[in-house]
Amino acid sequence: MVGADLLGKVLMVGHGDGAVSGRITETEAYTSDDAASHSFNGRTARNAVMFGRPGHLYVYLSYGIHRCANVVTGTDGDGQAVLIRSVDPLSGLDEIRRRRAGRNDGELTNGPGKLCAGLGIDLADSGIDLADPASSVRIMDDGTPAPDEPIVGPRIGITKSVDTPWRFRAPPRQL
DNA sequence: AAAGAGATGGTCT
DNA sequence: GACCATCTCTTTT
Repeated sequence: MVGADLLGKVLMVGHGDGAVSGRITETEAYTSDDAASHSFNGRTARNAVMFGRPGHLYVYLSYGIHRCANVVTGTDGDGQAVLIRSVDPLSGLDEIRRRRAGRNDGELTNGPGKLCAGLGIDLADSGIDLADPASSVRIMDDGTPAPDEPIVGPRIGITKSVDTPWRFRAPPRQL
């Protein structure tokens, strides 16, 4: 599985009236033989869920401030994950705006730290099963297909394996 | 419009 | 004690 498969899927947080969601528009893949990956140096307490079962959520603290959300993709014991880099708000817009007070609508969830803040994904959510309808965070397929030709490019914000083009973005959405 | 720097804390050496 | 899979604000063209 590669990151491009997640494009177009719906990331949903919470249940009922308080639920918020967004459509995934940009991802990055990380594997265990990739020097830029958290899993590169083997399993540790922090990255343990990356080595767990696929379809689970891996959340880590970035730069001491932000949270970043990943979908574990490798088989059990393999240490692969896909970082969700950007999302288009889909439902619960009022709540998202409230959490991201002072920002333009276009800047609500267009970054890995921003989308976690806007949707309310926290470190405590790490390890949950994204496919379980009872989970507080889950990924759903509403029938929207992944783009035929995702934009592929280099990953962002890393210092190692910079040349590996494992960033995937949905083409600009037409209105 | 673009470029630079500070914030801030867990994790690993 | 250094290193970050980032964001925002401030300063400079």
